[in-house]
Amino acid sequence: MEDRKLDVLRAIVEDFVSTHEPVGSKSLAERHGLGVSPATVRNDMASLEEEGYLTQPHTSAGRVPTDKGYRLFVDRLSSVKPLSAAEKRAIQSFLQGAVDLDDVVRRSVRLLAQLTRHVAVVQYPSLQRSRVRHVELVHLQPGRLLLVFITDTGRVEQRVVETHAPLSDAQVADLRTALNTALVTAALTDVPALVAELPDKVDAGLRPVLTSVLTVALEALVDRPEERVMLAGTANLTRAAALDFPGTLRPVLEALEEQVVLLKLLGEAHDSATMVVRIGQENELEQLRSTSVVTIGYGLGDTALASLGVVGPTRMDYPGAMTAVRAVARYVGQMLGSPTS
Amino acid sequence: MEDRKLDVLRAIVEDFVSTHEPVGSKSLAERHGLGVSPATVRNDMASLEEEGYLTQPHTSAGRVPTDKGYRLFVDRLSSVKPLSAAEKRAIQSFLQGAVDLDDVVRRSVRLLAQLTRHVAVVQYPSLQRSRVRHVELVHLQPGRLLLVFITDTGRVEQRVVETHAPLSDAQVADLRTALNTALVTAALTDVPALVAELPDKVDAGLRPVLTSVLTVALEALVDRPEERVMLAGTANLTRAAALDFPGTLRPVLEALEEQVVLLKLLGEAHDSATMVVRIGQENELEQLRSTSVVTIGYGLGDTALASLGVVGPTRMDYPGAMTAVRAVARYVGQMLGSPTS
DNA sequence: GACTGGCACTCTCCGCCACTGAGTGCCAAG
DNA sequence: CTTGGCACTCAGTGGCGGAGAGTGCCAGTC
Repeated sequence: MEDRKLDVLRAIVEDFVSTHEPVGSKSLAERHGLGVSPATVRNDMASLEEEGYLTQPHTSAGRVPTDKGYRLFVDRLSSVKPLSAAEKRAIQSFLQGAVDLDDVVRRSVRLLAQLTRHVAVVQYPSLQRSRVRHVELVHLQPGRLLLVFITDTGRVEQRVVETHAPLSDAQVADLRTALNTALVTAALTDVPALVAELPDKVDAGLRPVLTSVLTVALEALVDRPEERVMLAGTANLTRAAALDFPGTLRPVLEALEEQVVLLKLLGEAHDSATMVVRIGQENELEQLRSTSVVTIGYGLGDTALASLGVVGPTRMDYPGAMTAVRAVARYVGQMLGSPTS
Repeated sequence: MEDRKLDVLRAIVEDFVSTHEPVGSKSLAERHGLGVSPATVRNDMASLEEEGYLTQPHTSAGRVPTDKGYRLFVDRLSSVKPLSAAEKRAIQSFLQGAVDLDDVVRRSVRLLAQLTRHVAVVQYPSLQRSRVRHVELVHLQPGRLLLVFITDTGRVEQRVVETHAPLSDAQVADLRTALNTALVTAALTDVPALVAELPDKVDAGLRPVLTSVLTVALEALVDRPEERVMLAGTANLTRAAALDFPGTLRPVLEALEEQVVLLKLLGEAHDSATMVVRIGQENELEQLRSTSVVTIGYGLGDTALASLGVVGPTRMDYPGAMTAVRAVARYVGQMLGSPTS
């Protein structure tokens, strides 16, 4: 495709993103130093429209990029927008004071929402790749134990376990020792295998209890590990809601309230190097077809523990959003690496 | 005030709540068996308007209740709306499967949002009234400990502590023992006092470390204990947003994203018997002046551990919302009492 | 004295119309 | 291939008039 046509597309995307109004040939030729007349621009526009990169809301209006237009823009036309020094400082100081994992996630999601002025989504780091640091068993009441897993990413998982038969404190202590001996430093992915061998190694009297404990433990750690997602900045959706979201933003809000939906959004296997941008119709979820989603993995080094990203109108500042998402992912990854969390 | 005038007010509130349209004298006289003519109703309406219970959006429209009108309705005119058996079952089964405290809160808030079709807000149970069940100290790295508090309400608080000097495992064990001996079964409100005495009781070598640990512990448990609030059902705000919220629902969404605001909303000392209803202008927060807030405390017996409630348009079904809020509070209280959580 | 029917009045809402202006498509000339 | 010119299209705006809902008031009735 000729260079000038691409320039025109880029100019239209940029103008439309900043003004929220269909952009016409005249103002376009003026504002961007294209060096050609409006008529020429019109020809290019007509051609771009024919190829599906632009549409007109109505015959006598300017042009608006289509999803396909944004896609081309993102893939070939947008230049990376570096963060300002001030932004970098802001990110760092914002994340610095986090006291625990929860706090890291909470701060990240708010930060990302503020930076991009969109809805931010941050998934809790997966337990899958982390290791068991310590297992604690607390005797709550006769017949009821609290099982607490502490992992090296600073995450703590807890579950109540019913043991049917009451246990003595000594038995609980034995159990605790057995669990710790077997599981500490093990990768969580190996836990099921290790657990299978455990019953043979303990006192016969403890075996039924152990089984209950292990069932719960497995469920807590393996079956539903990364189910949690934190959200912030929904108020940003209302920024230009009438323009960006056809009917209401109702379906979007509803979708964002569903953890399952959010997980699906973030769920595709990311590594922390590649960013995924889903534009409008490219989204699998019907209700999010009027939004664009920018996600990336984050974690330790280049193995991703989880994902984070933003959800906004298709008319979004893609370079800006992408830069912010990438930067936050990098910083969060660092925080997890040197675990203040 | 004469009975009939009150009947008229009640009828107007009920009609307006269900239709969302200003209600006129004719339809009112017809639909509710008031036994008087529209003209009479008009007289009563005019009188109610003069007293500030009603307004007209414009001269030739029906009447709409004012905040003061809703207030009178809530105080004197609304009858308690009992839950259906199906609703009770729904509540119970919805809350039953909760696996930990987090899950209890998450389920409650979603349940409340579904029942009322408003925004639901649930505060995490305060640590103030609970007791220390166990203190765990995990050696993360040399010079870095993870301090985990487990309370009898099932809540787990964790903090990383920098100890400056590295410790041996034995020292950590000593510290753990000392902490547990001193603090287990103590009410959290007593922890500061107990903690003050602690340094005298341990090995001189451990004192500086102990001090760091204790500082962090106090901060975690006392200074910012009930800071967490969970939210659900924001999509419900869009239900009739244009009608209920003058400009946009932007300010409302923004307010609801601020934990601080939510805490203030819930923060007034509730016990689990009295419900607080704030209608429109009665709210202290500017941004929530177009909403009504229904809150109640919940907890063990009649001492409240925290609050929960809903936020909706002033035009809300108050009896319904109040019933739902009260019911959920009761059930959640029960769940905390028999701590599956 | 309280209620009621009747009536004039007030406004919003809706559809209609003409006008304006931004923007387009096309064509013929450079 | 680019450009200026020109006719055309169509959303948006404001004015206007009729319809309808609802009110306030008044005089009459029980």
